[in-house]
Amino acid sequence: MKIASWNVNSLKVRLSHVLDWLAEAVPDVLCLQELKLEDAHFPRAEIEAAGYQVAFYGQKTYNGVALLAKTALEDVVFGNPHFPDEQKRLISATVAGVRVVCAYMPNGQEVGCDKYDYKLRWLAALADWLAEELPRYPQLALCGDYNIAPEARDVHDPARWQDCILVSDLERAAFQRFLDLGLADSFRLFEQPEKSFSWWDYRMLGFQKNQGLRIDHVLLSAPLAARCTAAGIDRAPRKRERPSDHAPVWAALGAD
DNA sequence: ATGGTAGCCGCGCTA
Repeated sequence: MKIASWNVNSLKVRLSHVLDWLAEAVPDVLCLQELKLEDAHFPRAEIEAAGYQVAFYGQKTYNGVALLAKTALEDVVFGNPHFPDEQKRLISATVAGVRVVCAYMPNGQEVGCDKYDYKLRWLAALADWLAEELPRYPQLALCGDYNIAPEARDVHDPARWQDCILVSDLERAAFQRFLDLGLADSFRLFEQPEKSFSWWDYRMLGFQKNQGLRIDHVLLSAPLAARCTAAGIDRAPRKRERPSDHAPVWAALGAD
């Protein structure tokens, strides 16, 4: 079973990239973030024609998340029951016995501002909820755009990013809370190339210079981590014309 | 200290 996650930065603009990637990479589950469209405009027919079932939670202009799966999406939950939120950032479902949580975690904009405070509250509420969900769903994957680079090696230039948004101590402490719940960063279960990133700023030729951050993650509960056979980041879609600023990240699971 | 780009919508906001 292959579980993937991709911030597409507008599903309307990136639909052809998504359909092409589904055909090439053939994930069993794909978590999408930043759809930037209302549910009425979700391209359901096109995705179903590609052989995927869908569950989505969209809004106009900002945010929006979706789950695509080759088999049934069961027990779909929209948002975090413990955190009322107008911003559509979270959708969960069970696929082939795996609880998949797809998250578009807040960016935070700038350390110390109101959006940063919202980010920290949002992350804490998700961890609180997952603490309750994990006993119910021992096989759980938390996938998405975390907007957090967990370690210095996940940042192209740690000195330049010191104390900035996406790497600040409080954000990394929030990430650590997910690990403390027993989740493992699938990417780091395996040897990986140095300077592996999942997001590059559109500006200043960020991708061409590999000035990126690894902020998209597939975290796995212990029973799933034990099944994980490989994990990676697929940079190919980022090289295309009019790409998302994020690359898809993925983890492969063997049988129980 | 600022700007650079992209998507959306509407000429600013968010990332």
